[in-house]
Amino acid sequence: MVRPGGRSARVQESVHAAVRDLIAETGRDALTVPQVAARAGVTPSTVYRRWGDLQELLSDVAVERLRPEAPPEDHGSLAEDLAAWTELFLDEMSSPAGRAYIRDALLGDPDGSNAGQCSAYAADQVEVVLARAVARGEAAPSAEAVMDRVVAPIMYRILFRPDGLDAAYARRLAAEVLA
Amino acid sequence: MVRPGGRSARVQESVHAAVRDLIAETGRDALTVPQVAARAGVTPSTVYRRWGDLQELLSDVAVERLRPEAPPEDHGSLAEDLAAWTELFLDEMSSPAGRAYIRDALLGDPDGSNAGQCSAYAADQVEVVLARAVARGEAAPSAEAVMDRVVAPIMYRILFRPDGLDAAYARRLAAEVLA
DNA sequence: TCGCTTAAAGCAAACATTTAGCTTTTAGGA
DNA sequence: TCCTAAAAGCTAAATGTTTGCTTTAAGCGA
Repeated sequence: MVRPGGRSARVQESVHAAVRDLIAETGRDALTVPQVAARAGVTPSTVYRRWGDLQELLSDVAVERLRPEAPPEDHGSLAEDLAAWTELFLDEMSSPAGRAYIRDALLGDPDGSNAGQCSAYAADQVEVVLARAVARGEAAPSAEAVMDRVVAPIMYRILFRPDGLDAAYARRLAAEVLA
Repeated sequence: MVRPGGRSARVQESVHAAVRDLIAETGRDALTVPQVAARAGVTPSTVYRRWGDLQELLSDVAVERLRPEAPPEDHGSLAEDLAAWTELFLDEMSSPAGRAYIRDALLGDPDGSNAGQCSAYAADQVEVVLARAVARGEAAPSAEAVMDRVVAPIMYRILFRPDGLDAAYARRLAAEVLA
Protein backbone atom coordinates (compact mmCIF):
# COMPACT_ATOMS: atom_id res chain seq x y z
CA MET A 1 0.00 0.00 0.00
CA VAL A 2 1.39 3.37 -0.99
CA ARG A 3 0.92 6.11 1.54
CA PRO A 4 1.60 9.39 -0.17
CA GLY A 5 0.06 11.57 2.52
CA GLY A 6 0.61 12.21 6.17
CA ARG A 7 3.84 11.37 7.93
CA SER A 8 5.54 9.78 4.93
CA ALA A 9 5.01 12.94 2.91
CA ARG A 10 6.30 15.10 5.74
CA VAL A 11 9.42 12.98 6.05
CA GLN A 12 10.03 13.06 2.31
CA GLU A 13 9.67 16.81 2.14
CA SER A 14 11.81 17.35 5.19
CA VAL A 15 14.58 15.12 3.85
CA HIS A 16 14.53 16.78 0.43
CA ALA A 17 14.70 20.18 2.08
CA ALA A 18 17.60 19.05 4.23
CA VAL A 19 19.49 17.92 1.12
CA ARG A 20 18.90 21.24 -0.64
CA ASP A 21 19.94 23.24 2.42
CA LEU A 22 23.07 21.24 3.09
CA ILE A 23 24.15 21.36 -0.54
CA ALA A 24 23.83 25.11 -0.42
CA GLU A 25 25.63 25.40 2.91
CA THR A 26 28.44 22.89 2.88
CA GLY A 27 28.60 21.63 -0.69
CA ARG A 28 27.54 18.38 -2.25
CA ASP A 29 30.75 16.49 -1.62
CA ALA A 30 30.59 16.81 2.14
CA LEU A 31 27.09 15.36 2.24
CA THR A 32 26.43 12.17 4.19
CA VAL A 33 23.25 10.30 5.00
CA PRO A 34 23.56 10.72 8.78
CA GLN A 35 24.08 14.45 8.27
CA VAL A 36 21.00 14.80 6.09
CA ALA A 37 18.97 12.71 8.50
CA ALA A 38 20.02 14.82 11.47
CA ARG A 39 19.10 18.04 9.69
CA ALA A 40 15.76 16.59 8.63
CA GLY A 41 15.00 15.45 12.16
CA VAL A 42 14.84 11.83 11.08
CA THR A 43 16.87 8.73 11.83
CA PRO A 44 19.42 7.57 9.26
CA SER A 45 17.75 4.19 9.00
CA THR A 46 14.64 5.87 7.62
CA VAL A 47 16.65 7.41 4.82
CA TYR A 48 18.43 4.15 4.05
CA ARG A 49 15.16 2.25 3.95
CA ARG A 50 13.34 4.70 1.72
CA TRP A 51 16.10 5.70 -0.64
CA GLY A 52 18.66 2.93 -0.41
CA ASP A 53 21.67 5.21 -0.43
CA LEU A 54 22.81 8.78 -0.78
CA GLN A 55 23.02 8.61 -4.57
CA GLU A 56 19.41 7.63 -5.03
CA LEU A 57 18.36 10.40 -2.71
CA LEU A 58 20.46 12.94 -4.60
CA SER A 59 19.03 11.64 -7.85
CA ASP A 60 15.52 12.26 -6.55
CA VAL A 61 16.35 15.79 -5.52
CA ALA A 62 18.17 16.47 -8.78
CA VAL A 63 15.19 15.49 -10.93
CA GLU A 64 12.98 17.88 -9.00
CA ARG A 65 15.44 20.65 -9.64
CA LEU A 66 15.68 19.89 -13.35
CA ARG A 67 11.95 20.34 -13.84
CA PRO A 68 11.37 23.43 -16.01
CA GLU A 69 9.70 26.22 -14.11
CA ALA A 70 7.94 27.95 -16.98
CA PRO A 71 6.84 27.10 -20.52
CA PRO A 72 9.11 28.36 -23.33
CA GLU A 73 8.60 32.00 -24.24
CA ASP A 74 6.69 32.93 -27.39
CA HIS A 75 8.75 35.09 -29.74
CA GLY A 76 6.41 34.93 -32.70
CA SER A 77 8.26 32.47 -34.94
CA LEU A 78 9.49 28.90 -34.70
CA ALA A 79 13.03 29.89 -35.59
CA GLU A 80 13.28 32.39 -32.79
CA ASP A 81 11.29 30.32 -30.28
CA LEU A 82 13.55 27.33 -30.78
CA ALA A 83 16.75 29.36 -30.81
CA ALA A 84 15.80 31.14 -27.58
CA TRP A 85 14.70 27.96 -25.86
CA THR A 86 17.87 26.12 -26.90
CA GLU A 87 20.03 28.95 -25.68
CA LEU A 88 18.28 28.96 -22.32
CA PHE A 89 18.43 25.17 -22.08
CA LEU A 90 22.15 25.10 -22.76
CA ASP A 91 22.70 27.89 -20.32
CA GLU A 92 20.89 26.19 -17.47
CA MET A 93 22.25 22.73 -18.14
CA SER A 94 25.87 23.67 -18.68
CA SER A 95 26.19 25.76 -15.53
CA PRO A 96 28.16 24.09 -12.76
CA ALA A 97 24.97 23.53 -10.80
CA GLY A 98 23.21 22.15 -13.87
CA ARG A 99 26.00 19.72 -14.60
CA ALA A 100 26.00 18.54 -11.01
CA TYR A 101 22.27 17.90 -11.09
CA ILE A 102 22.48 16.03 -14.37
CA ARG A 103 25.21 13.81 -13.00
CA ASP A 104 23.29 13.20 -9.80
CA ALA A 105 20.13 12.39 -11.71
CA LEU A 106 21.97 9.81 -13.81
CA LEU A 107 23.96 8.40 -10.94
CA GLY A 108 21.48 7.07 -8.45
CA ASP A 109 19.08 5.74 -10.99
CA PRO A 110 19.09 1.96 -11.12
CA ASP A 111 16.18 1.59 -13.53
CA GLY A 112 16.66 4.72 -15.61
CA SER A 113 13.36 6.25 -14.61
CA ASN A 114 14.85 9.47 -13.28
CA ALA A 115 16.89 9.99 -16.42
CA GLY A 116 13.78 9.27 -18.46
CA GLN A 117 11.95 11.95 -16.51
CA CYS A 118 14.65 14.52 -17.33
CA SER A 119 14.40 13.70 -20.99
CA ALA A 120 10.63 13.94 -20.81
CA TYR A 121 10.88 17.43 -19.33
CA ALA A 122 12.94 18.60 -22.28
CA ALA A 123 10.70 16.81 -24.77
CA ASP A 124 7.63 18.49 -23.28
CA GLN A 125 9.18 21.92 -23.68
CA VAL A 126 10.17 21.14 -27.26
CA GLU A 127 6.67 19.96 -28.05
CA VAL A 128 5.17 23.18 -26.77
CA VAL A 129 7.41 25.15 -29.11
CA LEU A 130 6.59 22.91 -32.08
CA ALA A 131 2.84 22.86 -31.40
CA ARG A 132 2.84 26.64 -31.31
CA ALA A 133 4.56 26.72 -34.69
CA VAL A 134 2.04 24.29 -36.18
CA ALA A 135 -0.81 26.40 -34.78
CA ARG A 136 0.71 29.38 -36.58
CA GLY A 137 0.77 27.38 -39.80
CA GLU A 138 4.55 27.03 -39.88
CA ALA A 139 6.27 23.87 -41.04
CA ALA A 140 7.92 22.16 -38.08
CA PRO A 141 10.25 19.19 -37.63
CA SER A 142 9.28 16.31 -35.38
CA ALA A 143 10.07 16.46 -31.68
CA GLU A 144 12.24 13.39 -32.19
CA ALA A 145 14.36 15.29 -34.68
CA VAL A 146 14.83 18.15 -32.22
CA MET A 147 15.76 15.77 -29.44
CA ASP A 148 18.33 14.03 -31.66
CA ARG A 149 19.82 17.10 -33.25
CA VAL A 150 19.55 19.79 -30.58
CA VAL A 151 19.11 18.31 -27.13
CA ALA A 152 21.33 15.25 -27.59
CA PRO A 153 24.44 17.11 -28.83
CA ILE A 154 24.17 19.57 -25.96
CA MET A 155 23.82 16.89 -23.33
CA TYR A 156 26.56 14.83 -24.92
CA ARG A 157 28.98 17.72 -24.78
CA ILE A 158 28.04 18.60 -21.23
CA LEU A 159 28.73 15.07 -20.09
CA PHE A 160 31.66 14.08 -22.28
CA ARG A 161 33.35 17.21 -23.60
CA PRO A 162 33.07 20.12 -21.21
CA ASP A 163 34.23 22.70 -23.73
CA GLY A 164 33.05 24.79 -26.64
CA LEU A 165 29.55 25.29 -25.31
CA ASP A 166 28.18 28.75 -25.88
CA ALA A 167 25.08 30.55 -27.08
CA ALA A 168 26.32 30.55 -30.67
CA TYR A 169 26.52 26.76 -30.65
CA ALA A 170 22.98 26.54 -29.29
CA ARG A 171 21.65 28.83 -32.01
CA ARG A 172 23.51 26.94 -34.71
CA LEU A 173 21.97 23.64 -33.64
CA ALA A 174 18.51 25.20 -33.56
CA ALA A 175 18.97 26.71 -37.02
CA GLU A 176 20.30 23.51 -38.53
CA VAL A 177 17.40 21.33 -37.47
CA LEU A 178 15.04 23.76 -39.18
CA ALA A 179 17.04 23.86 -42.42
CA MET B 1 57.62 12.37 -8.92
CA VAL B 2 55.54 9.94 -10.94
CA ARG B 3 56.54 6.32 -10.72
CA PRO B 4 54.81 4.46 -13.49
CA GLY B 5 56.97 1.35 -13.27
CA GLY B 6 57.78 -1.23 -10.69
CA ARG B 7 55.65 -1.87 -7.66
CA SER B 8 53.13 0.88 -8.35
CA ALA B 9 52.43 -0.53 -11.77
CA ARG B 10 52.04 -4.03 -10.36
CA VAL B 11 49.57 -2.80 -7.75
CA GLN B 12 47.58 -0.89 -10.33
CA GLU B 13 47.38 -3.86 -12.65
CA SER B 14 46.53 -6.22 -9.85
CA VAL B 15 43.76 -3.97 -8.54
CA HIS B 16 42.30 -3.47 -12.01
CA ALA B 17 42.35 -7.20 -12.59
CA ALA B 18 40.66 -7.79 -9.24
CA VAL B 19 37.88 -5.38 -10.22
CA ARG B 20 37.36 -7.10 -13.57
CA ASP B 21 37.31 -10.54 -12.00
CA LEU B 22 34.95 -9.64 -9.21
CA ILE B 23 32.55 -7.86 -11.57
CA ALA B 24 32.44 -11.01 -13.65
CA GLU B 25 32.02 -13.28 -10.65
CA THR B 26 29.75 -11.51 -8.22
CA GLY B 27 28.41 -8.53 -10.14
CA ARG B 28 29.16 -4.86 -9.93
CA ASP B 29 26.70 -4.01 -7.19
CA ALA B 30 28.25 -6.33 -4.63
CA LEU B 31 31.67 -4.76 -5.10
CA THR B 32 33.42 -3.12 -2.16
CA VAL B 33 36.86 -1.62 -1.73
CA PRO B 34 37.96 -4.08 0.98
CA GLN B 35 36.85 -6.96 -1.25
CA VAL B 36 38.79 -5.67 -4.24
CA ALA B 37 41.84 -5.02 -2.08
CA ALA B 38 41.75 -8.52 -0.63
CA ARG B 39 41.53 -10.09 -4.07
CA ALA B 40 44.34 -7.92 -5.34
CA GLY B 41 46.55 -8.81 -2.38
CA VAL B 42 46.72 -5.20 -1.29
CA THR B 43 45.54 -3.25 1.74
CA PRO B 44 42.35 -1.20 1.46
CA SER B 45 44.17 1.96 2.43
CA THR B 46 46.30 1.63 -0.68
CA VAL B 47 43.19 1.66 -2.84
CA TYR B 48 41.67 4.58 -0.95
CA ARG B 49 44.85 6.59 -1.26
CA ARG B 50 45.37 5.95 -4.95
CA TRP B 51 41.81 6.11 -6.18
CA GLY B 52 39.90 7.97 -3.50
CA ASP B 53 36.86 5.76 -3.58
CA LEU B 54 35.23 2.86 -5.37
CA GLN B 55 33.62 5.06 -8.00
CA GLU B 56 36.86 6.54 -9.21
CA LEU B 57 38.37 3.09 -9.39
CA LEU B 58 35.43 1.78 -11.38
CA SER B 59 35.66 4.81 -13.65
CA ASP B 60 39.30 3.99 -14.36
CA VAL B 61 38.50 0.40 -15.20
CA ALA B 62 35.52 1.40 -17.31
CA VAL B 63 37.55 3.74 -19.50
CA GLU B 64 40.01 0.94 -20.22
CA ARG B 65 37.18 -1.31 -21.25
CA LEU B 66 35.64 1.31 -23.51
CA ARG B 67 38.81 1.65 -25.55
CA PRO B 68 38.18 0.31 -29.05
CA GLU B 69 40.11 -2.84 -29.79
CA ALA B 70 40.41 -2.52 -33.54
CA PRO B 71 40.17 0.22 -36.16
CA PRO B 72 36.87 0.41 -38.06
CA GLU B 73 36.55 -2.07 -40.91
CA ASP B 74 36.96 -0.95 -44.50
CA HIS B 75 33.92 -1.71 -46.63
CA GLY B 76 34.93 0.30 -49.66
CA SER B 77 32.69 3.33 -49.29
CA LEU B 78 32.06 6.03 -46.73
CA ALA B 79 28.35 5.27 -46.56
CA GLU B 80 28.91 1.65 -45.71
CA ASP B 81 31.95 2.26 -43.48
CA LEU B 82 30.05 4.76 -41.37
CA ALA B 83 26.86 2.70 -41.26
CA ALA B 84 28.75 -0.40 -40.16
CA TRP B 85 30.80 1.44 -37.57
CA THR B 86 27.72 3.18 -36.16
CA GLU B 87 25.88 -0.10 -35.93
CA LEU B 88 28.77 -1.72 -34.08
CA PHE B 89 29.17 1.28 -31.80
CA LEU B 90 25.50 1.28 -30.86
CA ASP B 91 25.60 -2.43 -30.32
CA GLU B 92 28.55 -2.33 -27.97
CA MET B 93 27.47 0.74 -26.08
CA SER B 94 23.84 -0.17 -25.60
CA SER B 95 24.50 -3.65 -24.25
CA PRO B 96 23.95 -4.01 -20.52
CA ALA B 97 27.71 -4.21 -20.00
CA GLY B 98 28.29 -1.18 -22.22
CA ARG B 99 25.74 0.91 -20.39
CA ALA B 100 27.26 -0.06 -17.07
CA TYR B 101 30.72 0.97 -18.22
CA ILE B 102 29.49 4.28 -19.58
CA ARG B 103 27.78 5.07 -16.32
CA ASP B 104 30.82 4.07 -14.32
CA ALA B 105 33.08 6.16 -16.52
CA LEU B 106 30.91 9.22 -15.98
CA LEU B 107 30.32 8.60 -12.33
CA GLY B 108 33.70 8.61 -10.69
CA ASP B 109 35.14 11.37 -12.78
CA PRO B 110 35.56 14.58 -10.80
CA ASP B 111 37.34 16.54 -13.53
CA GLY B 112 35.69 14.99 -16.58
CA SER B 113 38.92 13.60 -17.96
CA ASN B 114 37.69 10.03 -18.14
CA ALA B 115 34.54 11.06 -19.96
CA GLY B 116 36.69 13.14 -22.29
CA GLN B 117 38.79 10.07 -23.00
CA CYS B 118 35.71 8.05 -23.97
CA SER B 119 34.62 10.75 -26.35
CA ALA B 120 38.12 10.90 -27.81
CA TYR B 121 38.07 7.16 -28.49
CA ALA B 122 34.89 7.53 -30.53
CA ALA B 123 36.21 10.63 -32.28
CA ASP B 124 39.38 8.78 -33.26
CA GLN B 125 37.41 5.96 -34.81
CA VAL B 126 35.23 8.43 -36.70
CA GLU B 127 38.26 10.25 -37.99
CA VAL B 128 39.76 7.04 -39.35
CA VAL B 129 36.56 6.40 -41.31
CA LEU B 130 36.45 9.96 -42.64
CA ALA B 131 40.14 10.06 -43.55
CA ARG B 132 39.71 6.85 -45.51
CA ALA B 133 36.85 8.44 -47.43
CA VAL B 134 38.87 11.54 -48.22
CA ALA B 135 41.75 9.34 -49.39
CA ARG B 136 39.31 7.66 -51.78
CA GLY B 137 38.26 11.06 -53.10
CA GLU B 138 34.82 10.97 -51.52
CA ALA B 139 33.16 14.03 -49.98
CA ALA B 140 33.00 13.67 -46.21
CA PRO B 141 31.40 15.64 -43.37
CA SER B 142 33.50 16.93 -40.50
CA ALA B 143 34.18 14.72 -37.52
CA GLU B 144 32.36 17.28 -35.39
CA ALA B 145 29.23 16.80 -37.47
CA VAL B 146 29.41 13.05 -37.02
CA MET B 147 29.90 13.42 -33.27
CA ASP B 148 26.91 15.76 -33.00
CA ARG B 149 24.58 13.88 -35.29
CA VAL B 150 25.51 10.23 -34.86
CA VAL B 151 27.43 9.65 -31.63
CA ALA B 152 25.57 12.18 -29.47
CA PRO B 153 22.03 10.93 -30.20
CA ILE B 154 23.09 7.37 -29.49
CA MET B 155 24.73 8.22 -26.21
CA TYR B 156 21.85 10.48 -25.23
CA ARG B 157 19.36 7.70 -25.76
CA ILE B 158 21.46 5.16 -23.95
CA LEU B 159 21.68 7.40 -20.92
CA PHE B 160 18.29 9.07 -20.91
CA ARG B 161 15.86 6.98 -22.94
CA PRO B 162 16.69 3.30 -22.86
CA ASP B 163 14.34 2.36 -25.68
CA GLY B 164 14.09 2.33 -29.44
CA LEU B 165 17.74 1.62 -30.05
CA ASP B 166 18.38 -0.80 -32.88
CA ALA B 167 20.54 -1.29 -35.93
CA ALA B 168 18.03 0.51 -38.14
CA TYR B 169 18.29 3.63 -36.02
CA ALA B 170 22.07 3.51 -36.23
CA ARG B 171 21.98 3.22 -40.01
CA ARG B 172 19.46 6.03 -40.29
CA LEU B 173 21.68 8.39 -38.29
CA ALA B 174 24.68 7.45 -40.41
CA ALA B 175 22.76 8.00 -43.63
CA GLU B 176 21.34 11.35 -42.53
CA VAL B 177 24.66 12.93 -41.66
CA LEU B 178 25.88 12.11 -45.17
CA ALA B 179 22.80 13.52 -46.89
C1' DT C 1 77.09 -1.10 -8.30
C1' DC C 2 75.95 1.13 -4.20
C1' DG C 3 73.81 4.08 -1.26
C1' DC C 4 70.16 8.16 -0.87
C1' DT C 5 65.86 10.07 -1.23
C1' DT C 6 61.22 9.88 -1.30
C1' DA C 7 56.77 8.26 -3.38
C1' DA C 8 53.96 4.68 -2.51
C1' DA C 9 52.46 0.56 0.20
C1' DG C 10 51.60 -1.75 4.68
C1' DC C 11 49.70 -1.78 9.23
C1' DA C 12 46.54 -0.87 12.88
C1' DA C 13 43.63 1.89 15.52
C1' DA C 14 40.15 5.54 15.53
C1' DC C 15 36.21 6.94 13.29
C1' DA C 16 32.01 7.01 10.45
C1' DT C 17 28.60 4.81 7.91
C1' DT C 18 25.49 1.11 6.86
C1' DT C 19 22.65 -2.76 8.01
C1' DA C 20 19.26 -5.45 10.64
C1' DG C 21 16.17 -6.91 14.34
C1' DC C 22 12.75 -5.36 17.07
C1' DT C 23 9.40 -1.77 18.88
C1' DT C 24 6.44 2.09 18.24
C1' DT C 25 3.67 5.21 15.63
C1' DT C 26 0.04 6.38 12.51
C1' DA C 27 -2.53 6.57 7.85
C1' DG C 28 -6.23 4.47 5.67
C1' DG C 29 -9.99 1.44 5.59
C1' DA C 30 -13.76 -1.60 7.68
C1' DT D 1 -13.90 3.65 16.65
C1' DC D 2 -11.01 -0.17 16.09
C1' DC D 3 -7.78 -2.96 13.00
C1' DT D 4 -4.08 -3.61 10.00
C1' DA D 5 0.09 -2.98 8.14
C1' DA D 6 3.31 0.42 6.09
C1' DA D 7 6.58 3.36 7.60
C1' DA D 8 9.47 5.49 11.20
C1' DG D 9 12.21 5.09 15.53
C1' DC D 10 15.72 2.93 18.24
C1' DT D 11 19.84 0.30 19.12
C1' DA D 12 23.64 -2.58 18.48
C1' DA D 13 26.51 -5.12 15.45
C1' DA D 14 28.83 -5.26 11.10
C1' DT D 15 31.11 -3.04 7.71
C1' DG D 16 33.56 0.46 5.42
C1' DT D 17 36.68 4.66 5.56
C1' DT D 18 40.25 7.63 7.26
C1' DT D 19 44.62 8.65 9.32
C1' DG D 20 49.22 8.65 11.58
C1' DC D 21 53.13 6.17 11.58
C1' DT D 22 56.35 2.55 9.77
C1' DT D 23 58.34 -0.04 6.09
C1' DT D 24 59.47 -1.02 1.32
C1' DA D 25 61.50 -0.29 -2.99
C1' DA D 26 61.88 2.75 -7.53
C1' DG D 27 64.60 6.09 -9.53
C1' DC D 28 68.62 8.84 -9.31
C1' DG D 29 73.43 10.26 -8.87
C1' DA D 30 78.13 9.21 -7.39
